[in-house]
Amino acid sequence: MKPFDVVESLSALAHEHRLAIYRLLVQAGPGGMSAGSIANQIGLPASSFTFHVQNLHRARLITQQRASRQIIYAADFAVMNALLGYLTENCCASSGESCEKRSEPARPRRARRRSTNH
Amino acid sequence: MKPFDVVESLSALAHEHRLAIYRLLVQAGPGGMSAGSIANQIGLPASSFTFHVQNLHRARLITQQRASRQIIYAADFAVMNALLGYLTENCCASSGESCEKRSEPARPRRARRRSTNH
DNA sequence: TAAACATTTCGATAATACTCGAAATGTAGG
DNA sequence: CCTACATTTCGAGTATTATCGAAATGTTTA
Repeated sequence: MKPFDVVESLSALAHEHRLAIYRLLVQAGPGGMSAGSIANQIGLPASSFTFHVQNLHRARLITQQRASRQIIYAADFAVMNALLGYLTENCCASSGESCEKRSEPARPRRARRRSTNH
Repeated sequence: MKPFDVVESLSALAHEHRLAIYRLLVQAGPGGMSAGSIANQIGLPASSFTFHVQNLHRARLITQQRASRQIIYAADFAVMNALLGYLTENCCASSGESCEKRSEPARPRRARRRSTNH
């Protein structure tokens, strides 16, 4: 299985539409969402949507699964965790001052109002 | 002052050379490094180096400061923290299961042996 | 103020990413 | 098996990003 690649993960998230897709899937939770409803919600033509969603899938940030006629995508937190781990290491490695006051990785929490910065 | 932009930060880090530059500067600590020695260490022609380092600077991940003839770049942890905060929020927002077992943001720690995945 | 040095800007080229309509594929129900 | 539906693949055009030598800018020292 292809190993975790930092640059690929960052790249996948470094796009307006793909970040929007990923955020949507995080909100949606383990049940995921069908391709159509994501594309619809983001407001993206089907083919453009596929282009982006496959990018996320290649980076393994999301999983893909067929359910009869539709294809269900869901966030896979493993790579996001690896990414956060990597960045935390590389952010704090030398000084240690700027990163340790970060709040701990958050308790379960369902309803989040839309945050401004997306 | 330009507000923190997730996509721009991710984009800046989503490149082999730029990630290498950033990692180097994190290692270097608050003192930073001169343009020349970074470019040299990464093995990049001067003009290519400038192209990438300015990308990181535009995203405000690093600071720039002239010291006589040379220009010193240093990692600025503020944006990295904002980025980690944003990703943590967006990773854990719904399920909360996959992210809370992450180790806490790390104690100060000087010498890190080179990690494989860069 | 000329020469050496450190870095950036310019310009031209190559490569990669994005967009999206149209056609193709796969699935379910009548 | 024919039709409708959900999604992907194809193809072609546009836009953005990356690369790097050569020229320009700014800085120090003699």
